[in-house]
Amino acid sequence: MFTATVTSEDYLGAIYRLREAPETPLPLSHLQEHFNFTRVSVHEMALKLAQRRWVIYYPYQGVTLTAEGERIAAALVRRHRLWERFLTDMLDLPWDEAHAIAGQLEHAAPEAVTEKLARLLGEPTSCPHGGPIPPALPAQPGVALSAVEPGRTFAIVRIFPEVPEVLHQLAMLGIGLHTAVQVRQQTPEAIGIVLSDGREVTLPAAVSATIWVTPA
Amino acid sequence: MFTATVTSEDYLGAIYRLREAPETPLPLSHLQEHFNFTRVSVHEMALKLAQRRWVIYYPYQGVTLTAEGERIAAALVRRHRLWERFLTDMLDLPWDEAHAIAGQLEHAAPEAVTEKLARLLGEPTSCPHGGPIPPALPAQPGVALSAVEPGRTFAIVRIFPEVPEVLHQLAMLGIGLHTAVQVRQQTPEAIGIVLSDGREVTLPAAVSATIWVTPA
DNA sequence: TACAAAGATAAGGCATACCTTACAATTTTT
DNA sequence: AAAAATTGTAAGGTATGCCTTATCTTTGTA
Repeated sequence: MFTATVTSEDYLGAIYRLREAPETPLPLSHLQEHFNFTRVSVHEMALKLAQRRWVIYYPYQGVTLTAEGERIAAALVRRHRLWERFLTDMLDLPWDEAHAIAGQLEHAAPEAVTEKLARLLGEPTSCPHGGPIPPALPAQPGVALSAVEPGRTFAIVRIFPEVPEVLHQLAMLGIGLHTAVQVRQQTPEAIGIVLSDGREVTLPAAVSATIWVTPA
Repeated sequence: MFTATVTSEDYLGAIYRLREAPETPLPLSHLQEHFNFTRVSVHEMALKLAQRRWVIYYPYQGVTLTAEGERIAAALVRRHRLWERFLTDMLDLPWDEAHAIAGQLEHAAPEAVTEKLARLLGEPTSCPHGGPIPPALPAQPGVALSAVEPGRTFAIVRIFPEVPEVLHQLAMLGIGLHTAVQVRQQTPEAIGIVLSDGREVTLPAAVSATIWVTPA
């Protein structure tokens, strides 16, 4: 598991805000325009984010967030909008300034502090510009299978989000809750795992990102 | 003029806190221990800070803050301690956590925001650990001569701090308030300037750091 | 004064995250 | 289908700020 750098978080947050719908890939050109970076830089970063399993990169189409990327992005946006409220409501800063400064504070304060802030502010549900504040996510009961290092053995504790085809596919393979899996190898597109009965299975990255595990 | 990076600010803040007295050079070994960096890294950074005129580096002795370095450091410590108060008083965080998080927030929020925070908190004068909160400095009426780029012409608006020998030396040279000066060249030890009457004068860095100017 | 400890400096490396230039592949438009 | 526009990729560069290894200089003390 990796920890998102400030830059990575900014990218994930931007993808979260700029996308039309969670499933629609966000073209890299939008990110380029948003950050005012070059095409090449954005592309480089997209590859890195994909490598870390925070996004799925569809060449010539764009990027979508994985479950893990979604989690990071939603938490970031929540922190951002809560700080905005603090800045406007308690420090009387104007909208625009609040936005810029919240962009810094969102990285500086850990989740726990921001939750205390939320309580202080009265658990607001929208930011000063009307943007919804994502709810505090219950901690995931594990990490995404797509995010673990090869080698160790894990137990499946959840499938999320619950995509019908994925659930069906997993059922066909005899993979479910409590199944023990060991990661063999990872590529940007797929993951190779070994089940407890010795079978070797290859799953698409999109599937492995919905499988949540804990160390066995 | 340069803007201090987060890292530079951290160094200046550490020098401010760790030194015994403003005039006593702080040995680099203290910084090394504080940050847990290698001797070489700290030395590198000391040279950089000296190059930016935020510190004066006395080899084999240590570093002292210049007037400009002092300003940056005091402002940083003020921000740090105000955020600490916010975290303990309004968010009910324990001491130690507050300290660590304030270390992040102090870089994230601009001066203006922190001043509004000070008002919200009731202008406290000490941090949760009893450390004094430096007062908000009145904005210097200019920039240190040691900090300007060579080429342009400036007018002297203040000599600060007022070191008797320096004042005397400047008087002998006919340099005082409103004198127009143009920077010719800078080295880490000295600065070469041209006066309005055409005279070329070389001043030690320690002197040029006490001469405050505005663009003419 | 000689020697050990502390400090300075030179040279080369690494990771992050940006950049430019140049060329190749794909998609969209005409 | 061909041309134009968009997107991908390769190669090399920059700055920051940390690292190791190795050598040299200064300081302080026996």
